[in-house]
Amino acid sequence: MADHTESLVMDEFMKSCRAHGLKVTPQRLAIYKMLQGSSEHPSADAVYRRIHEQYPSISFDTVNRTLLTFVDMGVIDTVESHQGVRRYDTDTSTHHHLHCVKCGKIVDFYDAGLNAIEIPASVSKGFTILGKRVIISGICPECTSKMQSQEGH
Amino acid sequence: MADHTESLVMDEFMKSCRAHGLKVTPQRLAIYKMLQGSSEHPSADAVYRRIHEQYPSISFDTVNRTLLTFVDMGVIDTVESHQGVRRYDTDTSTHHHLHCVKCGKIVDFYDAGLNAIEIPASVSKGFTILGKRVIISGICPECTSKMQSQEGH
DNA sequence: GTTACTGCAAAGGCTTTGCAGTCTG
DNA sequence: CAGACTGCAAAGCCTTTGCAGTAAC
Repeated sequence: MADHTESLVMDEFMKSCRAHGLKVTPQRLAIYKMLQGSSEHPSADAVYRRIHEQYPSISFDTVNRTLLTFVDMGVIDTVESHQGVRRYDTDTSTHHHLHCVKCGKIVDFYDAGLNAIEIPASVSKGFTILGKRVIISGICPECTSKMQSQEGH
Repeated sequence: MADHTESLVMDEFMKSCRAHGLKVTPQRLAIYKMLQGSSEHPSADAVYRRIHEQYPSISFDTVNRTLLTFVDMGVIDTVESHQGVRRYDTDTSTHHHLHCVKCGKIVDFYDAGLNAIEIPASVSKGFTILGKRVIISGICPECTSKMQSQEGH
């Protein structure tokens, strides 16, 4: 059944490519497949390194350009951040982020209440809203405990 | 009175420098003063170009490093974005952002209700929360009307 | 057979690092 | 005066662009 579900997902992806006038290539299939189920928010380089293990002939450029293409297609998003390399979000549904200011880790979280946030009409006037997200910045548990263990400075 | 208020602000800034063990230099004063009242979210280059007009001997590097120093001091923040050059936010109080995905413009907005957002304890567990922000992405009025005027494609 | 995609290479843009001279406290 | 800051230059990353060969349709 896992295989069945997986092939359905890939079928959908191939349809989406054709709908956008894009060709279905082995590289695109491999990258898309790899992104399924990756919940960390990888950079182009991270995707490249992982996919390169099982597909050594693929180039970084193809991975990089494919990710940008996927963003255009709407199958992934770019993550907002306080700078650094571009990172991608494989979950295009509405959700929220915790940003660790120490290690840069980004954790997804889901909350129906936050999804329902209302923007005051006065601020959204004339602005076409496409998405809403709550960003919590702070220090993740790992970094917090690291800091406590070096507390005496 | 404007002068009085202004010098108070500068006094506070100089105190803050000393509190952080930093020296008060003409460059830092000039940059800080320029940032007061700039509500667009400028890049290092934008700050440099503006300040260079009235302070031609200042270098880009100094501006760039000073802005990073100010972030460490906590007098400004970096803006979260979906890539591009680093931009700064001169307002360190809690507020929210509208991001135009077309032109990259970022508009501040204030809403007490949104400031009071509650994060589910299950997600914030172990995470030290430093700040919360709602990011609305969409298309600003200017870009919306541009798109409508070229509607016929 | 066309048209688009891949891989390689180079260029570009922003940020970071190193250092000598200069200035603040 | 000592330590820090500035300005200049170079190095580093990541991202973008250009092109010839190759693959999808």
